[in-house]
Amino acid sequence: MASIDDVARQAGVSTATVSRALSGRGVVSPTTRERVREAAHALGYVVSAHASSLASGRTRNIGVIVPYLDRWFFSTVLSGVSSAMMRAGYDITLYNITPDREVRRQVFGDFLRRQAVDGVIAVSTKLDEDETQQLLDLDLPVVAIGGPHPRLDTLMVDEAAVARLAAEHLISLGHRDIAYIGAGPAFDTDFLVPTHRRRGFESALASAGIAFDPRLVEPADFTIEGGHRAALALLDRPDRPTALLAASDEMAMGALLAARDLGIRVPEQLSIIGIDGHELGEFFGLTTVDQFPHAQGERAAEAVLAKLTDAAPDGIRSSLPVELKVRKSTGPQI
Amino acid sequence: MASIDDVARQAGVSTATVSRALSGRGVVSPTTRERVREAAHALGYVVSAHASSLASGRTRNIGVIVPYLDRWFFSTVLSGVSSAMMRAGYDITLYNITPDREVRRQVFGDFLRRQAVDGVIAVSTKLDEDETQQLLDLDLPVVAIGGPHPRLDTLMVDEAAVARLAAEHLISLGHRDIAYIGAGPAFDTDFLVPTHRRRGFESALASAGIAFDPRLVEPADFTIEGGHRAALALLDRPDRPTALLAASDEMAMGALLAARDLGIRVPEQLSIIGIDGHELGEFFGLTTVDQFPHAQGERAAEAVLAKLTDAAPDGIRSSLPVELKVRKSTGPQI
DNA sequence: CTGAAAGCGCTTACAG
DNA sequence: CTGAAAGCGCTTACAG
Repeated sequence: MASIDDVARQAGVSTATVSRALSGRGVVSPTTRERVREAAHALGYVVSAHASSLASGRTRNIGVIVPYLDRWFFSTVLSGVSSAMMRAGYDITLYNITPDREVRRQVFGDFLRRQAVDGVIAVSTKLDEDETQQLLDLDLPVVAIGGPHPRLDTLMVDEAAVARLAAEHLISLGHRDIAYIGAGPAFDTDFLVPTHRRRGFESALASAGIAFDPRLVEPADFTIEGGHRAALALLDRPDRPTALLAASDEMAMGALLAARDLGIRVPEQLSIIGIDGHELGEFFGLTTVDQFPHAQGERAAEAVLAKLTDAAPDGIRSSLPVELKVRKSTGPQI
Repeated sequence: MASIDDVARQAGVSTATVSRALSGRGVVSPTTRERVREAAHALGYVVSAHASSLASGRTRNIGVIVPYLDRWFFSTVLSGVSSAMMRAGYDITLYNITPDREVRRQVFGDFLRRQAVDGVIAVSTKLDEDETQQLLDLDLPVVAIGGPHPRLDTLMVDEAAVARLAAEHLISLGHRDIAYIGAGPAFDTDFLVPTHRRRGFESALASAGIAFDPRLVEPADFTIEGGHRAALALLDRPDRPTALLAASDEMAMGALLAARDLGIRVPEQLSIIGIDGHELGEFFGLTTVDQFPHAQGERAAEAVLAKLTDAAPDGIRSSLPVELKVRKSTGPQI
């Protein structure tokens, strides 16, 4: 493969000038720049990533830490990160961490410290003190999606507000017996998302003067299957509620299917609302509070990039936009 | 951050010895190795990826080309690639290509040529002549998942055989009026998967002496939604078929939901079988031919790694294992 | 606006 | 088994 020396020779300039002409850093006369470009093109020259990184300290590579690759929310966020990074000419290096301590030690203690990335995006990953410190010690721009994360710049949705919004929609339709499908404590590892959503639900009830009934709460595991099972438990009884809020769209879809199985008509006999903005929501006619995960990924990408170039201010703690999308799974309490 | 010089000084050896002791390449006495390890640990030394790559030509990084990040099949394969690579201490760099010519040019002409990766895995990506050539010109181990791909080592399932297996299951249950949900030509970009599956279906019919009825074929788009729509078209008529084969599990699930909507009991009045091994198949009780996408990813990872270390033989063209999983969506024709 | 040269932090023949 | 030294292919102050 052609090296910078070949290009320099061909263009009749020094390697320094080639570097400046091609990278856009530093000044080069327009005609020289053109000559270098032509030479580079003719030789099929592409800069060597390592050599450039070693000399400049920049890698054009962002590390993305994700706890799951094959779950809808995470792969959608990742897709958003990827398209934004691609546009900016950055590569993405994937770090799929697991609860396994050894894997995490490897990622935080080793992989990330190899200086292979210019910045890091951590997607809905709960980090302990050590891990946070290791991330900070990298001395690289870091942006987290999901939080709160006291020591990191964080892009997050206000989970309690989201659940409150969903609950208020049901309440505004006249519902008072509202069931809730949340999650067991095992899922609280991710920033207490379940807990916050549950709080939002309860606070909406309280504001409306509705007594909270613990028998109307059932935990699940954020899957369609889990939502189905939980919904069966909540709905298969004579005094069943008239509405149901699930802490994720996937669980809400499970609930929708459970209602069908039980012969309960939605929304006439039961209103169901989810949270997330899942791509299948449209198909199922599911009312939801969309949190735009793809856009979350794009925004996170733009945020690290901004910190990289502008030396943008730290202390991002933006609340991401959400939107109530009313479809046909919710209706007035009759 | 500590450099190799710091470690060398601390351990009282040369940088050459540090490099050898830590990398495991070359000979070092056990006691020296231990001393170096201790020094490295004490200083928190981690090798610089660029410097190491530049000097050695190895990057410990594999590029993965995927057309979609947020579709079940692809994210599942990716997850398999990732876990295998992680175990081997390799990073993954993600190249999410799109049909957009500019993006593809960028990836094949630029990103991959920056010498940032030691090998490439292309997941179910149809490549044109130019792209294939560019991949080959990289002079790196390349493994493709899905094919056929005449000029690349390929891991693939025999798509026609898979569809035949599914069709034969239905036929063995006594079905003769079998509908087929396939895909329009737009989806043939990925190695003609739809076409091959369709052929397999037809050949099974032919072997069983069943006349192929074009009115029993409906195209869709590999989504639940598309499968639902196609199934409605096929099933909402008096002379409807007694069985249905969908070219993907997601479309089969859509068909399952369509049957429910139409009040058709599965499997009593209609048998439905899919292809893929989707994680929701269990929940839906969907009979399918599993192609184990997670394992496909792992095998692809192992294959590139093998080519990297063993200088393993080229010319892999393995047929990946598949398995008929009979669940409750199929039953005898009554 | 351009070039000579140092330097980025490793790895690896080569010599001993 | 170990070290001195060249070299990997760039970038970037510095000088002109």
